[in-house]
Amino acid sequence: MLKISRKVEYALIALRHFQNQENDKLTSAKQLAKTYGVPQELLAKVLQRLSRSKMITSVKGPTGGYRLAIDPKKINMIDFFEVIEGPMGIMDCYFDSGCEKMDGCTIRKPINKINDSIRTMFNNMTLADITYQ
Amino acid sequence: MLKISRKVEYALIALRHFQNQENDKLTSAKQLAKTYGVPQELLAKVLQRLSRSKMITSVKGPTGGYRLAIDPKKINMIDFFEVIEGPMGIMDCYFDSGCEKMDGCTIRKPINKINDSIRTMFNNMTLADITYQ
DNA sequence: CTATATGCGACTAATTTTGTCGTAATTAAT
DNA sequence: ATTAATTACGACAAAATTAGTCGCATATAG
Repeated sequence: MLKISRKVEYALIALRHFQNQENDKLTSAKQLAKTYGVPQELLAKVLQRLSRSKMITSVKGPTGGYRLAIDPKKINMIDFFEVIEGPMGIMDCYFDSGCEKMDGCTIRKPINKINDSIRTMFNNMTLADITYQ
Repeated sequence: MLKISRKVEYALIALRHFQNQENDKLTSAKQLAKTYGVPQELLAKVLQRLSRSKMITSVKGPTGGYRLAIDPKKINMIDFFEVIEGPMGIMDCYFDSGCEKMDGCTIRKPINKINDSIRTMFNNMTLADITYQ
């Protein structure tokens, strides 16, 4: 519960790497995987998602690779998580039937408070807050 | 990722129920499961954990059951989560070998920042903040 | 033309979460 | 005393999610 997935970790590794490169220097998925000892295929998928969402830029062909597309200060953590994992905090309320027995659902509000708390926190946080220093 | 588990949900359901009861009124796991349409065995386990940690009181035998033991204002959300799920935010750093190649691990700090943010937030929050209203 | 990239979907494996079962101990009621 | 209902707890099974792999298409530098 409430733990970071490997995909997010791989994304953070890659992004920190790009931050420490010259702006236009490209790094391939293969290089990254080798350097940091992570599974290349999975890392590649994460990079592709980051690329599709314009957080990083991709260049195809040999000598191709990825580089940062925008300043991490402008990347919201919620957006970052959702690019990598899809919408978060979705609560499928499977008590709907039960809820009708009671007068009003007793659990939806508490759950939403927890989810909202997490969302609000990460919404006020950029990737730069996490990855710099 | 970052989502609430069913165990936590079942615990919240039970605790809200106890809050709306007279202080000394007991409710059995069976009653709770039936009322709210949740699996009895799993709910029972959650109640047992809450009981072991003295958040609720248990009475054995027929006519037995559970009731609130302490004021939800005094229950910290981190403690609550950890009673139900065990220690959270544990990051098994499986990059140890790779980290030696680089000068210093690039990923541990960011991960810890995320974990710490979550912990700090829930540390400043009581069960009452979540379940009342 | 070839080798090396990215892009993407389908598939498999591993792990975690969720749920079930069996059995013991406790105790109120008869 | 016996019975029935409860909590307590560990082992197991099923389901869901996450992690990782594979194959193939497309792009492009040399």
